[in-house]
Amino acid sequence: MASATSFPRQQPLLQLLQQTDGELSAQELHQRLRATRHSTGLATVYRVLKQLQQAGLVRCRKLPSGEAVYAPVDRDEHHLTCVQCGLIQALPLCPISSGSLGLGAVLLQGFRPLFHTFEIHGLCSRCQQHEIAGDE
Amino acid sequence: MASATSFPRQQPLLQLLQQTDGELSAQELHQRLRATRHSTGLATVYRVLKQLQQAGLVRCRKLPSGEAVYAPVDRDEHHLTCVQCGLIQALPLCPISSGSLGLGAVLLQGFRPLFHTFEIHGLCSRCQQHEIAGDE
DNA sequence: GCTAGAACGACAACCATTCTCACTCTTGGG
DNA sequence: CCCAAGAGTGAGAATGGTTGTCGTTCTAGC
Repeated sequence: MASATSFPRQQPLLQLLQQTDGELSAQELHQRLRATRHSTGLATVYRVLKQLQQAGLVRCRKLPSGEAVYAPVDRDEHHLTCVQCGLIQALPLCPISSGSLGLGAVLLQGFRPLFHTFEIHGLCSRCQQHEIAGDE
Repeated sequence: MASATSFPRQQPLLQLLQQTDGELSAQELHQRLRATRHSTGLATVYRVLKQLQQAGLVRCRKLPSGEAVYAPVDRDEHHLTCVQCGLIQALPLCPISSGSLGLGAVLLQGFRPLFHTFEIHGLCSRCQQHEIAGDE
């Protein structure tokens, strides 16, 4: 079966994610791996990322730009995103770890949760200024 | 300034979203508008969606497939998504409306929040079965 | 060694989204 | 009423991240 050794590409990629602050896109991972002795084709990077995600080791979210960024699942970080300029700020707050959410088995309907995303979209202070200056 | 009448395309599009259960992609909105007397170019659909989003009238999230889907902001629904087959189920639970989240001004750092997304990714019951059958 | 099957990489294909640019519509003067 | 300026629009091209294809390489079992 698909034991750990069957996918020798998983380890280097996972380590790279763990060693890196913040999130990395598949393209960035591909670039960085080229610089090491674990150089890997882009298609394989995507394949391995999907495996790691389904194994519950890596989480993923889509930026407004459309690219997906990845991080280890244990990295419980969420974000504020400006819908105008795309600015991203960390949101030191998690609805799950705060514990106050009644996430019973009933609500999960048989789902086995692997990771979650929580994002607040709005206008950053700079874009609010521009809005006022522009009109309104 | 950008008063309501300056953007005559906003109303039909917004109404269409409000009349529709669930979320619509830009492409779907474009298709459906063609069938009405408010036919609109695809580029304009995207332009208007961005306007409505920045005006705080419409929210948006990215599906794993990469396409963005839109809904009225007041539609406070969240989702379970299967990372394997892409199945989406409603998650009748919201970390914001549950109120238990300490979302103070400090955390928002000047952001004016417009909408939020909360998603749980995991394996649906069907894909868990397959996983067991396949190996492991 | 030899074969079957999985994994891999280079490259093509895909497709949602964004960009371009010529055209139209509205608005305010003259 | 006509004209000019600016904003809005749409068709189609361009973009770019992601996925598919397919021949090659690697691994496991014999």
